[in-house]
Amino acid sequence: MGDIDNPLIRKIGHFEALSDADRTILERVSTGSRLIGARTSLIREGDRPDGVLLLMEGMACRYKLRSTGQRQIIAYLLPGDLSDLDAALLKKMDHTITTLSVCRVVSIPTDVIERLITESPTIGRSLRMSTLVEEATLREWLVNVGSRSAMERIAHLFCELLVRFKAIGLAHNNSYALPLTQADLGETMGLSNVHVNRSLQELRRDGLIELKNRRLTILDLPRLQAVAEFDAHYLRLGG
Amino acid sequence: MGDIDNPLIRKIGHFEALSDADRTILERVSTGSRLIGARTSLIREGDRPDGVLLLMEGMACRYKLRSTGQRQIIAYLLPGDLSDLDAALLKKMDHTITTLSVCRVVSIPTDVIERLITESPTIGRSLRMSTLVEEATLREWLVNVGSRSAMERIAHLFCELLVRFKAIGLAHNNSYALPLTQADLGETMGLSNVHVNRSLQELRRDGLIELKNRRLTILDLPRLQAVAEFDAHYLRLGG
DNA sequence: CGAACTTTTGATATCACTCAAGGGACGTGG
DNA sequence: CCACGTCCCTTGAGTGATATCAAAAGTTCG
Repeated sequence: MGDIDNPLIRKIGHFEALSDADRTILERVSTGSRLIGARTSLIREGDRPDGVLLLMEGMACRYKLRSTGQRQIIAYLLPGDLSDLDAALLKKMDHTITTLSVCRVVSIPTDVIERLITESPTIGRSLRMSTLVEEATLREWLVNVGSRSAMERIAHLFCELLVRFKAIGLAHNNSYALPLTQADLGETMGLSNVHVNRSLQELRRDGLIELKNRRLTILDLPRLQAVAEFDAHYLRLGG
Repeated sequence: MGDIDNPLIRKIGHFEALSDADRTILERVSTGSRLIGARTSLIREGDRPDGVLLLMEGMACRYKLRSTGQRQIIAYLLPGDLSDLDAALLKKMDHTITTLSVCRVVSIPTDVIERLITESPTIGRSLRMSTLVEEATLREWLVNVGSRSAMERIAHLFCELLVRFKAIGLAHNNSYALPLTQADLGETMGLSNVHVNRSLQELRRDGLIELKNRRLTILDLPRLQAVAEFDAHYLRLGG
C-alpha cells in the first residue's frame, strides 16, 4: 500500500483517523507529481495562486525578500505539506515559495480541493488542522527569533524538524536529511552565517548534534530539547 | 446607526461589501459586552477555549511565556478582532490573551459563530479573510524581528497599528491611543526596555513621531514608512 | 501625599555582525 | 584524471548593536 510512502496520508493521519475511503481519495489526489530542481521558485510573491501545491518529496521554504536584498525564511515545507489552502481568497501571494533540494510536487486545482473537503469532512477537518499547526509554528518561530539566543534558536529548529520528519517517516535514530546551508539557517533565525557556524560548532562540541553531508543527527535529544526549551505540543503530531 | 462605532462591521467591511442584513446580524452578535480591567487575562495557555471572544473596545495582546519568565508578545488585538475562530478544533490554547488597557469584550459561543457563517457566506468569507490577515501579519512580524534593526522594528509596528486603527476609525491625523509601556514594546520586538527607550528617542529626535500620555502621533508618515520599509498590503485594509 | 510604576540616563558587558581570507568539497570540462 | 571554478564551511580580527545593571527622575493613582 502507498500509505507508508504517502507523506500527506501519514501527516494528516496524525490529526484524524482516516477511513480507507479517505486514504483512497488522498492517494488519488497526490498522483501526477513532477520533479523540480533545487533552488527553484514554485510560487512567487505577487503571483495570483491558482490552486495548491502539495510537496511529496524534498524540502522547500517560504521567504520574504526585503528591499535591502535580505531574505527572511518564514517556514519550511516538508513532504506532505501544502502551499496555502485558502490561497483562493487572497489575490496575491505576499511571499515566495522555493525549493531547497530537488522536490517532487503535485499541483492540485482549487476545485479538487473543494470537492475533497465536501466529500470527506474528516479530510476537511484535518486540512484545517494543518493550517492551524502552521500558524502555531509561526508563533513558535516568532518566540524563537524574538527571545532566544543563537544556540537555543538552532536547537529549537532542529527539534522541530525532527518531530516533523519523524511524523512522515523520514527520520530514523534521531537523524534526518537536511539540505540547508548555514546561510539558509541564518536567514531562518535572523543570524549571520558566520554566527550560525560558530553556534553549530558549540552544539557539536557539547555532544548534542552531528551535522555533515547534509545530514543532521541528534546525539542527545533530551539535552538538545532542554537547551531549546522545546515542547512539541504545538505541532500536534504526538512528537 | 451603530455601524460607525461597531468595529467588527468597520473592519470586516474592508474585506467584503456587507448587506444591510449582514450588518444587522453582526450588530446582534456584538451586543452583550462586558468591561474588563487592564492587564487581565482573557484566555490562558492550556485553556480549552469555549467559543470566541470579540474585542469591542480597548487593546489586548497574545503572548507566550518562556520558562525563564521572559514574555514574547505575538499579536495585538484591536477593536473588531476575534480570538481564534477555529479554536474549537484545538483542544488547548498554546498562548495567553491578556488585556492591555480596559477592554469591552463579547463572548460568542461556537454555535453562534457557526450559524453566522452558514447564514451569510459573505460574513463567512470575511471572517476567514480576517484569519488570513492575522497569519500574514505574523509573517510580517517574523521578518520584523528576524531582520530589522531596533528603530526599523518600532517604526514598522507603529505604521501597522496606524493602518489598523484607521480602519476602525480610531486614528485621526496620524495619531492614536497606544496603551503600551516601553517594556511591552520590548517584549513585542525582542528588545530590552532600555533599548526601546533609546530607539524611541531617536525616532523623536528625527521628527518622525511624538509619543506621550499613551498617545502616539506620527509626524512624518512617509519618512516613518520609509524607515520601516512598510507596505500595508498585507493588512488588506486599503491602508 | 506616598507607593508603585514607568521612563530616562550612565556605565559597562556581551552577543552577534562585518570584513577578509583560507581551506575543503564537489562538479565540470579539458 | 587532473585542473579549475564555484560554493560552502571555517577562522581570525575588529566593530557595532543591543543587553544588563543600577539609580535617578517623572508619572499615575489610590
